[in-house]
Amino acid sequence: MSLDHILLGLLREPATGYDLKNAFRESVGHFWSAELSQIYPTLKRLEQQGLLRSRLEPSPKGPNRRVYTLTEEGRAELLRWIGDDPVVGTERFAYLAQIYFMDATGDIRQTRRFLTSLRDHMARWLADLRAIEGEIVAAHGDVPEQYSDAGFHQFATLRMGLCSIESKVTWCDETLAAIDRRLALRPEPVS
Amino acid sequence: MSLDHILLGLLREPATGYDLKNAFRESVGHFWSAELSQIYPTLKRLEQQGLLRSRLEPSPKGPNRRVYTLTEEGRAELLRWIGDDPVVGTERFAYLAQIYFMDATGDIRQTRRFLTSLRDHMARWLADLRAIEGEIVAAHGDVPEQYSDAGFHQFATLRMGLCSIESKVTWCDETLAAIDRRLALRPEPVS
DNA sequence: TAGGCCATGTAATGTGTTACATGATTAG
DNA sequence: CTAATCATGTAACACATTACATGGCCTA
Repeated sequence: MSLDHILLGLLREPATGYDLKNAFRESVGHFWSAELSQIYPTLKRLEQQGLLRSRLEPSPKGPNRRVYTLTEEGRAELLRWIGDDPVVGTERFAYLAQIYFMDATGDIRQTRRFLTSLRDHMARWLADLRAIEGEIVAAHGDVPEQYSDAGFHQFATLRMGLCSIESKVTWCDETLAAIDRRLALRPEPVS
Repeated sequence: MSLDHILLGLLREPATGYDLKNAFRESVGHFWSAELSQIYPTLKRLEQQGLLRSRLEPSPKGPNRRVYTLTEEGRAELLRWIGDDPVVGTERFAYLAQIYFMDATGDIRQTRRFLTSLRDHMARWLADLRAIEGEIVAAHGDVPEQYSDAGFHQFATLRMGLCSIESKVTWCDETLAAIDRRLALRPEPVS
C-alpha cells in the first residue's frame, strides 16, 4: 500500500495525477516511481475511500485537469503510516542473480565486462544524485541539521541513496580488481 | 522474468519445488525470494516451454516428489540471460518514503525512534551476512580469487550485500548523529 | 498428542508495466 | 510541420503475496 501513502504525502498542495507523476522525479524518484496508468486509478480509489477530494478545472492546454486535495482523513492516514514501523520489503536485484550464476559460462571475462557495465550504470546514477545534493547544499548550506524540517528529512533520504549507490560502485571496483588478480593467477585463453 | 532464470540457475542438480524454496535461503536469499505458491506454477510453465523436464518419485515422507531437471534448452536460455546486460530494476524503499514525509509530524524524535529501529533491523541483517561470510572464509580461506568459479561468483554477490547493508547502517548512524545535533540546536519539548 | 517438517497445489487479491486510445497547445 | 508537453484514462498482462486445502511422517 506504499504508493497510496506516497501519493497522500506528495499532496501537500493540490495536484493532478499528471503533476504527481512529475513530482516523483524531483522528490522520491530515487527510491520510488510509478506510471500514470497506475496513478490515475489509485487516486480515484483514494477519493472513493474519502482520503482525497477532487474537482475539475479547465486547463489552458489539453483536457480538463482533475485536481486532488488531501482530506483530513487522508492526512490522518498518512500520519498513521509514517508512525508505523519501518516498512522493509524484500529487496530484489536481478543483476546479482546474473552474477551468481555467471560461473556457468566458464568465462570470467564475461563477468568482467558485465561488472564494467554495471559500474558504469551505478556511477552515472551516483553522479545524478551528487548533482542534486550539490544544488541543495548551494541553496541551503552544508549543515543539514539547520535545514527546515522538510529539508532535513528530504536531505536525509537523498544521503541514503548516495551512500547506498556509492557502496555499490566501490564494490564493483573491488570485484573488478579481484577478477584481475584471478586472471593473473590463472590466465584464461582470450576468446 | 527473473524468477524463471533463477530457478533454471538453481537447478544445477535435479530438485523439487520444495527443495528450490529451501535452496533460496542458502544461496540467493539475500537478494531474491519467492513463495512456493509462485514456484510451483512457474516450474510447470517452464516444463511446458521445454526448459525443464520432470518425473514423479516416491518420497519416504509425504506425497510423491516431482523432481525437475534442466534440459539443454533450459541451460541455453540460462546462458542467454546471464549474457544480457545487467537487469537493473527500479529500487523501491518504502521506509525512505516514510522518512521523507516524516516532517509532517513536526516531531523529530519520532524520526529518531524510527531510525533507531531501522538501524537495528539492518544491523541484524548485516550480522547474518557476516556470519555466512565467516563460514565461507573458514571453509575456503580469505583469498576469494583462489576460489572455484562458482565460489568466486557466490562470494562476490555476498560481498555486494555486505557493502550495501553496511552503508545503510553507517547512514543510520550518521543521520542519528545529525538529529542529535539538531535537537541540541533547537530543543523540542519532550512529548 | 501437538507441532513441525515434508510435499503438493489452487484461488483470490494486490501491485506494477506495457500497450492502446484521444486530442489540444506550444516551441523549434 | 513536427515533436514535445499537457492531460486523461482503459485493457491486458506480468509478477508477487496471502489464504486455503490436504495429508503423512517424525519428534518432543
